[in-house]
Amino acid sequence: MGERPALSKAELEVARVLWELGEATVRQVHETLSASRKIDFATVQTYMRRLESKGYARTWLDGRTRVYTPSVKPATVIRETVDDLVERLFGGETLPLMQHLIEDRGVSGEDLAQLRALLDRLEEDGHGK
Amino acid sequence: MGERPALSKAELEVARVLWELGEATVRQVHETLSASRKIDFATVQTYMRRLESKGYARTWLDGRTRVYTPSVKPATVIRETVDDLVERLFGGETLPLMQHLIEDRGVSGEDLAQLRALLDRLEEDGHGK
DNA sequence: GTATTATGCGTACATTTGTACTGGAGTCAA
DNA sequence: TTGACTCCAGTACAAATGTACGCATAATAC
Repeated sequence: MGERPALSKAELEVARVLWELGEATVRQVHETLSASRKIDFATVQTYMRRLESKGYARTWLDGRTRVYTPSVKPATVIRETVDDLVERLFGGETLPLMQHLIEDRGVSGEDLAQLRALLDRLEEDGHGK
Repeated sequence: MGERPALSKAELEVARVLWELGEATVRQVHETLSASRKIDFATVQTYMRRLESKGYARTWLDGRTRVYTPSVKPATVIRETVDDLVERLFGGETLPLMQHLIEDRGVSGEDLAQLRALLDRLEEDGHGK
C-alpha cells in the first residue's frame, strides 16, 4: 500500500518542518524555513502541493487558508530514505555509515553516553535483528 | 577547490562500484551492477561519463577500451552525501540518525562489539569533537 | 576478406526537481 | 469603493536525472 514516490531533497526539508509544526499553513512553513535559508513563498507552496500529491500530507481549507498536516510518520520516511542511501552508498551495510558518523562527525560527550545506553539496551533484550 | 556538483543516487551506485574495482571499464562496472539490478550498458556508460565530467573520475584509453578510475576518495563523497542528508532530514543532528540505524535496522552482535570498541576508542583520546 | 561483435561517442528524451511569476479572489482600512 | 494585502491555484521553465537508441569504427571469427 505504500508506493509513494520518494521525496526529493528540498521536499524532505519541507516535510521536516511540517513534522515539527504538526499542522501548518504554507506561510508558517515558509517562515520557519526562511530562518535558515532564502526561499520564495511560492516555492514552498509548490513543495507542499507536491508533498500532498505524493501522498505525504493531507490538506484542507480552514476558511481562506489551506492547512497541511503530514500523513506519513517521520520514522517511515526516514527509514525509506536512509535505507536507500545505505543501499546505494554502502551496498546495504549499516556499520560503515555508523563508523563514519562517529568518527568523522563530532559526537559530543552527551551523545556518546546516549549511544552507550542504546547499545546496552539492545544487548539486553534479544539483540541482533 | 572541491566544488564538484553532487552525485545523484544512480551515479553514487556507479561510483561505489568504481571504488570497489579501483580501475574499471564500463563493461566491468556494468557486469558488477547487473548482478543486482537490470540496467542497460549504455546507461552505465552515461553515468560514468557524467562521473568524469563532474570531476569524480579520471579516464583514459587503454588501446580501444576506456578505463575509469575514481579521482575522489569514497570517504569524501560519503561525508558530503551524509552531511547533506543529516542536514535536511535531521536539521544537522547526528544522533537521531544513529538511533534510527541502531534501532530500526538490525545491528548484528558483531557489529555491536565493533561499535562499542569505536566508542571506547573515542572516549580515550580527546573525545567530543 | 566479409560478417559479426565489441566499444566509444554523441544524441535524444521524458520526468523530476528547484525555483518562481501571475492573476484572481477575499479582507481590511480609510 | 479604492487600495493595499493575503492567500490560493495555475502555469512556467531551465537544469538535472534516469534511461537508452544509433552510428561509426575497430577487433574477431570464419
